[in-house]
Amino acid sequence: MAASGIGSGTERRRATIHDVARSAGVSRQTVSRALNDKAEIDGATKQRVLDAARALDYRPSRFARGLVRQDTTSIGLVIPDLRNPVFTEVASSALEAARGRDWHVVIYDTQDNPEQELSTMRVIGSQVDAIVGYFRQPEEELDRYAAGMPVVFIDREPHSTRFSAIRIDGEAGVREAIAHLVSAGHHRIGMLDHNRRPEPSDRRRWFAAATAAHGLEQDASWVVGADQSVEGGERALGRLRAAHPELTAVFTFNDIIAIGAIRHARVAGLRVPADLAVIGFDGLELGSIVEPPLSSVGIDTRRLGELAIEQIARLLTGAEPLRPAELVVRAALRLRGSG
Amino acid sequence: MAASGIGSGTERRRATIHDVARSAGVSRQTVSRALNDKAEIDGATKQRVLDAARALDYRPSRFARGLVRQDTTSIGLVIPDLRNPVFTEVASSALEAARGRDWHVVIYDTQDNPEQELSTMRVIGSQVDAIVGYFRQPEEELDRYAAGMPVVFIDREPHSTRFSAIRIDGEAGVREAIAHLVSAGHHRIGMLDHNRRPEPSDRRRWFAAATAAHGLEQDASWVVGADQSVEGGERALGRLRAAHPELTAVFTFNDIIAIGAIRHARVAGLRVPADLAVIGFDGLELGSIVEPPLSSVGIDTRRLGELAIEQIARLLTGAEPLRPAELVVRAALRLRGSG
DNA sequence: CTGAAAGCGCTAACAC
DNA sequence: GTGTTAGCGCTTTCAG
Repeated sequence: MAASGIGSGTERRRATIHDVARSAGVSRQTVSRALNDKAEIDGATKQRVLDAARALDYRPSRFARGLVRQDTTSIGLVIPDLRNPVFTEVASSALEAARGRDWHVVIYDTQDNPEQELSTMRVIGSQVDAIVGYFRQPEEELDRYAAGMPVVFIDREPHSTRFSAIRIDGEAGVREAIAHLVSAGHHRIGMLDHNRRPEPSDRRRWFAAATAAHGLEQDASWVVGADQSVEGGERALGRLRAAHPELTAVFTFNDIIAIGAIRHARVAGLRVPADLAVIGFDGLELGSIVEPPLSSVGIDTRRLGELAIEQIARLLTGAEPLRPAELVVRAALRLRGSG
Repeated sequence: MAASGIGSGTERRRATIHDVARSAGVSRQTVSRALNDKAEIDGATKQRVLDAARALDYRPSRFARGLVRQDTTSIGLVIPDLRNPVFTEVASSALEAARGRDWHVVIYDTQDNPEQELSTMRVIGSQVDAIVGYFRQPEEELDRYAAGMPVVFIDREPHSTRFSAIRIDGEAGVREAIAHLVSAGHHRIGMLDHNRRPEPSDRRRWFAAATAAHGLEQDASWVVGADQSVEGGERALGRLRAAHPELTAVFTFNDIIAIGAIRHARVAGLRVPADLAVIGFDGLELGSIVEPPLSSVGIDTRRLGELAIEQIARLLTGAEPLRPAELVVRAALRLRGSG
C-alpha cells in the first residue's frame, strides 16, 4: 500500500480519526493526542499514529474541531470591487489587522452590484462570525439577511444602532485642499462627485462648505457626477469644462476619478497643475505613479482596517463597543504635484 | 437544569437550537425545519419559532451545520501582497471563479515573506479544503505543513506530482515583443528582471531566447535585477543605462517595474517610446493610466483564476485532474504606446 | 405536521 | 501512557 492515498479506488470518503485509530491499533483519543502534539503519549505510538494518518491521507474535519473547541473566528470582508485600488488598500489593511488576532478573513466581491450584497449576506451568514465592508442597500434589507450578526459598515453612516460604522471624516482635509488651491490663486474650482445614491456625498458637502467659506461661486453646475473609473473621470471633466471653460482647478470624489481628470487634461493639452490643478481623495499609493503625482486628501487605511477589526472584536466578545465618535478616520491633504 | 443563557447577565453564551426550541415550546427538529424553510411545518408554529429565534438572537453554528451536511467548501488563496496589482487581479479572478461554484475564499497575505508562507500553511490547513496561490518556499517545506491538502501553485513549476501548478507561458509573447522592437529599429535591448531566487526567471530565459533569435548582442550585463516596485524599476533602469548608455529599449519582469522604468525615463528627459521603448509583462489594467500607456506582454488573469479553481475542483472530487499541458495560460503582446 | 433517536468527527474529562 | 465516556450543535432518519 503506497503512501499517497488510495487514489485508485472509485470511492471517495475522507478518512476519519476513527479509521486512523483502527489502522494504528489505538483509540481515537490517542490519535487526537498524537496529532495535536500533546505531551502524554509514547514516542513510538505517536510515530505509528502519524504514519497511519499519512498513509490514509487523513485530515481532521475543521467542522468537528471547530464544534468542540469554540475558538476559531472568521470574519467576512465585503468589497464592491477588488480590482479597484480604493478597496484593495482597505482590504489589505483589514487582513493585516485580522492576522494580528489570528482571525480568518473570507472575502467577497459584490461586483459593484447591490443585489449581490444581499445574496452575499445570505451566503456569508452561515460562514462567518461577523461582517465588515461596503454596502449600498438599505439597512432594513441588510438586516433581514444579516440574521443578527455583528456588522460594521465602512464609509457609511448608519441610521440605527443596529450597525456600527467606520466614518471617514474629510471635512478638515477638504478645507485644507480648497484653502491651498485658493492661496495658489484658484477661484474657479469644480468637483467631480460620484454619480450614485445617496447623493450628495459627504465629500461634496465638505467641498461645498469649504468653497463657501472662501466666498467662491457656488451652484450645482460646478459639480458633475462621474463613474468610479478612470474613463468616468475623464468624461466627467469634459462635461464640467463644457459648462465652465473658465475652470482652473478640480476636486474629485476619489483618486481614480482624479487620475481620469489628469488624463483628460493631458489630452486637452492642459498642463497640470499650471493650467488645471487636480486634487483627489483617498491618498492611494497609486497616485504616485501618474504624472504629475496626484495630490490628494488622504486617509490612513491601516488605521481604518484596525478600527474595523477592533470594533468587531468588541462586538464579538460583548465588551464595550467603541462609540461612533471613536470610529472615525480623519483625512488630511497630501500634496504631491498635481495641485 | 436551566443553565441556559439568561442574556441579561454579564455572561456571553450564544443561544443554541435547544434554547430556541424550549422558548418556543417545540422540539429541536421543528426549529430546524422552521429555520431551513422546510415544507412540513405549520405556518403558525413556524412563525412562533422564528420569533423566538430572533428574540434570543439565535444564529446556527456553522460548525455543527457543516459537520452534518458535508457540503460547504472553502479554499485558501495565498497572495504575497494584496496591494500589488499583479496579485490583486489574480485574486479577483479566483474570487469570481469560486463564486460560480458557491465556494468560499479565505484570503491570506504573506507580506512577501517566505516565513509567513509556512505559518500561513499551518493555520490555513485546518480552515480550508484546498489551497491555491504563490509560494517561494521549497516544496518539501510546504508539503510538511500542507498535510495532504490539494495545493495549486500559480506561476511556479513543481518538481513532484504532489503539487499542481498553473503555468504562465510567455515564450511566444516575449518573442512577439522583441520582434516588434527589432522591427521598430531597436537593437540595443535590455531587461529588468526580478532580483530574487530562483534566478534566472522564465521571463528572462524567454527574453534571452528571443534576442538571440534576432542575433542581438547578449550577455549578462544587459540584464539587471529590480525590486518588485515602481522605485525598484526606476533604480534598476538607472543601473542598466549606466552600463549601457546606448540602450534604446527595455523589457521588464512585470508591469510595476516597467512603470518605474517609464518614470526613470521621464526624469532623465527621455521620450517614451521615441528615445526609449518600454514593454512590461502581465498586461495589468493599471498600465493604461500611465503616460504613455504601457505596452505589455499580457496574460488573461480571468482564465488563470478559472483554471486554478477548476483544477481544485477536480482534485477535491477525485475527478481526473487537468494535465500540466492544460494548465497553461499563454501571454500575448499588447501594444498600448510605450513600446 | 411533529417528536424521538441517532450520529456527523472531534476533543475534554475522567477513568484505568 | 492509554482507553472510556460524554458531549459540542445541528440535521437526518423514522415513528407517531
